[in-house]
Amino acid sequence: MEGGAGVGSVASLTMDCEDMFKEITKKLYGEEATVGVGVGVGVGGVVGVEFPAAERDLQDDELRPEEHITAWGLAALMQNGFPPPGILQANFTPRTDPTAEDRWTAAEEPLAWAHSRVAAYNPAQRLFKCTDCECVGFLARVAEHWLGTHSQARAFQCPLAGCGFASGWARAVRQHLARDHHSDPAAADHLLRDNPALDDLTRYLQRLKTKVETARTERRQTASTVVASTVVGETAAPQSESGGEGGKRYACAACPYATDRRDLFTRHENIHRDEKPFHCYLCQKQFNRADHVKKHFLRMHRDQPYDLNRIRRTSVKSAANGGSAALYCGGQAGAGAVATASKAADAALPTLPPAPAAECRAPPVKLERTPLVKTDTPATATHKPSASSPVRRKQGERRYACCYCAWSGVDNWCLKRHLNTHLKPFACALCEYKAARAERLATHVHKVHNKKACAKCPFLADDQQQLALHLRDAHHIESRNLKVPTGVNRGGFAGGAPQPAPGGAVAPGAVQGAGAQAVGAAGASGAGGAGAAGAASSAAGAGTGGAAGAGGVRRRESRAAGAARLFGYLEASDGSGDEYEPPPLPAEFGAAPHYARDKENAAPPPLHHALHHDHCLRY
DNA sequence: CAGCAGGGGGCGC
DNA sequence: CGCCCCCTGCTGC
Repeated sequence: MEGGAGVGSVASLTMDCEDMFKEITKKLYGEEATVGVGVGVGVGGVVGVEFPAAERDLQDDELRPEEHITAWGLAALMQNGFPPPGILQANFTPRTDPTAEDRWTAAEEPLAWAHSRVAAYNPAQRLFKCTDCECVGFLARVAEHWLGTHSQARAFQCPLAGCGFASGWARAVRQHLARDHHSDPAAADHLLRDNPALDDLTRYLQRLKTKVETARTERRQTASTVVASTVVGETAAPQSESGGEGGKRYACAACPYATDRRDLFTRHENIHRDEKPFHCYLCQKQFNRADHVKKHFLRMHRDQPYDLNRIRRTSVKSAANGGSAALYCGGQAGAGAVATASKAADAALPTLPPAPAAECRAPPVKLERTPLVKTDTPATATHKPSASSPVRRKQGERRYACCYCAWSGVDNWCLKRHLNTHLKPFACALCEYKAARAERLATHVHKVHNKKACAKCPFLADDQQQLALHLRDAHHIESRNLKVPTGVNRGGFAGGAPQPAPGGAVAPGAVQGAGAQAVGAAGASGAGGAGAAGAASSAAGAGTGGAAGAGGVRRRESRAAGAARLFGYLEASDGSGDEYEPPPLPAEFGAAPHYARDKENAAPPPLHHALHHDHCLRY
């Protein structure tokens, strides 16, 4: 297929990719970071690295997909400038913990085949620092960085037989696959990901991390009688109680994510994998979560029956694209043996769980699931068409309709966002400006008033640095974990002075996220009274009142309240009747304190008590 | 401004 | 595990 010309072009493109990534590395990590790149590049791209056999067989690590700049990103970087070297992550500010040992510790023994200690670990910052160029980042990133930049190994090889292409960067091989073989890079992701060198490197760093964290924990335990024995899932990256994010049981080794729930952790890990086990069986778009397939399906193919049993990717690939599927599954099977062999090591090693074998799972034969008719929103549920009808969507049927205008959207979130265009809940605290979207208000505040507002409190900073300092000091939020505040103002507050909420008209949209919980904690059960949404929202509101103390319950109830309100709202706005009186128009909100959030979608969080105007809460 | 996708979390089975 | 909701970012108009 490829022929000699294809192979011949491989050599030239090999260097193209190498040069490209060297240039990227140079720009991103500094000149010194390129030392070693290309050195030892074997003729024909042979990887001349040997790994300990015992570790070579361990395939249990999963790595964060390469997040280094792509070739196309390089062009953008060339045009737009490069971040300062030494930082692997954009907008990255190392987290510091004055109460912890903020120092870098390297392994006692170098990684045998690399003849290097690769990186040092800082338990206070939970970051690794490359020993060769002092770049800082998370484990997976530093591992990939070191392997691609400082290692003499070209660890990633083209999986296609007869092709000698190899690179220190997995992405280069992917690019090579696409360019030279016109192959789907994703089909070989597992081969690139299950890389012995990278696995070994990752485990080496993971061991260092575990060792340092353990020592640190022990020191703390010695100093304190508080025992921080953490039960860590056998496949989760172990995090000491002190080292985890907020003491979560499961902490991702590739990013700051941490959770107490194993299922969430497992699901989270999938985002660090390249494969997407699910797909839409109509348009073949791939997803890493089944519920995302469903959401996509209900948005894009509402007139078709949704069948959960058909979203497994292989089920279609094997039938419609035998070659690709063969490569995909074949490789998976090959790796599967190794993965199986490494099962025993999973419990002992602080590693991520093996990739799910869903890709090769045989598709279910029977399609027992009734075609989803729930695609209709509550608004349309009353005239739900027959499930047997292939096209259930009536002409002119509205799903999420606005009561102020003829607009209708595909989901309730679109409706909520659209309603902001009527309500303009984001008001400037310093002038009369109001906006439907937070980022517009942020722009306004920044450009007109030259201020940046804290997303957590009424504080208005003069600049980003002051804001960052405020966030760190007042909210203990390091900028690393902080999405760059859009500078939205805490409407109703100026210069940090809270304004009382004008009677009745309270901050619009104050039920989401932590805000909702705060409301519940404050015992603000008055979230009901949603006009015509009446009964439903009253019930929800009543529930809120008894939710004190349980954040999850509060959130659920506030959400239920919102759903109830939404239900009533939509039902009335479906065009089927006029029984629902739309909430008052924004004039009422003019004098209300407004709370802006980071994005236009988000309803402002509550800063105060009562939430009487129910439609304001959400819409 | 709206559509869409990706990710986190709650909850029920 | 599936479903749902919430939230956010990206993108096109």
